[in-house]
Amino acid sequence: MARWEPDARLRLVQAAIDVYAEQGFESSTVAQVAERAGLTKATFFRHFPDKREPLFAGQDEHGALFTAGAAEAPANATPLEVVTAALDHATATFTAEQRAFGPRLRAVVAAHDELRERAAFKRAHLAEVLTTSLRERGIPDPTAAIAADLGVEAFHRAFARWSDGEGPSYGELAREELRALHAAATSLS
Amino acid sequence: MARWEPDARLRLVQAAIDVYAEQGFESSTVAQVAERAGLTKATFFRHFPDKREPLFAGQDEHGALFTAGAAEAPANATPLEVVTAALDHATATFTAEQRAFGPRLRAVVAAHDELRERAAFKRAHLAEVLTTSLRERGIPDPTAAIAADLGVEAFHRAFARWSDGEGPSYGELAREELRALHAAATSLS
DNA sequence: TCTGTCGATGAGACCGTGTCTCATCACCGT
DNA sequence: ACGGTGATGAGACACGGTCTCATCGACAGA
Repeated sequence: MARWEPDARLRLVQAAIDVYAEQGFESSTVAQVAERAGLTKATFFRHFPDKREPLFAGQDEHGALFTAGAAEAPANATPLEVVTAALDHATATFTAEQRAFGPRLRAVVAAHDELRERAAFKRAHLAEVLTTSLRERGIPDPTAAIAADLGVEAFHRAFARWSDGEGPSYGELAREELRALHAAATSLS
Repeated sequence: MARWEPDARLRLVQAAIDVYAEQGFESSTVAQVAERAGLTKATFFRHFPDKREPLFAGQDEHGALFTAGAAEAPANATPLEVVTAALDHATATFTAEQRAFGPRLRAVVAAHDELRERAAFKRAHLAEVLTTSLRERGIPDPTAAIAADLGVEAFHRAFARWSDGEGPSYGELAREELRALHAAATSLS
């Protein structure tokens, strides 16, 4: 039993998406978001470090999921197989709720540079984490970085397709995107 | 003859690097940077849109250089050859002054998440621009994106080596990095 | 030399972000 | 009933960033 209305954090996320979508990110204030969630500005900042972060809530876990998935790959796996394992593990955790929020979220983020900047940072962080996983398996430097880049690119392309309603599971789409990206990378010259 | 001390913008850039390096980015105020440049806060914001931007001044031109360089490649060039042309064109414009500022700049940026976020955004923008150049030459979607990613990655790796004092020209280093990245990309499975 | 224009700067008010401290409130175990 | 605990509210605060208005210094033209 909660002492106050439960799920304050989730309410803030939904309020942020709604308010930013309705008024635009820059024209919205944190106080407005908090009020829509039935809270105050101070409480907003207890749950999120800044005005943008509610739109990226949960995204920090993806790094840990990638790492865990990569660790499950057999010791003699190729870089691409390790990345596939990481994608499989991460995509398996996505829920129908996340799928439903996807398009609105991507629309809001795409409309404001400040939010695209945060998205680019999250993406770079994910690539860094995956690169580290690959390096720790003995995969040398430029190879690890490229393999990680392909993996993250596939992750995002697959999420876009999946949340836009394409049939296959997120995991299947990610594997498919990764294969396509790898094929493209081998035909550049 | 200037009516005031000339090169206000350049003085602000140097002041920003100095102050952020000495006190840390978050502990510094825009007023301090402006004062060190002999100016005021209001003038700072006439030259730069926000506190971070002076550290990335000039970086916006790289996109245009990439585009111009890509346009110089012959019509039947492979994706990798187009990227090489873009790198050649962009790297040729770098000066000894930029080389000298490189390490200090990278150290300051690497030390603060807010600045790394901006760097990630600039990088993503560069990749987007290069991807567009490749697409307009008829290179299909996933291939263009991958080729652009390799090019931007090579661009940054080469800059790090070049500004750290490695012998070859920036252009040579970039070509070398691009070759290495392409080789790595073809040996992932 | 005087005068008016023009662009860069300074001064300062203003709102919102993000931080901090303190008070309040509801539940929980004793 | 009582104190402990943790989430919240209230409000002050520094700084980022925007805006308006005044100032200044060079230049052109009379």
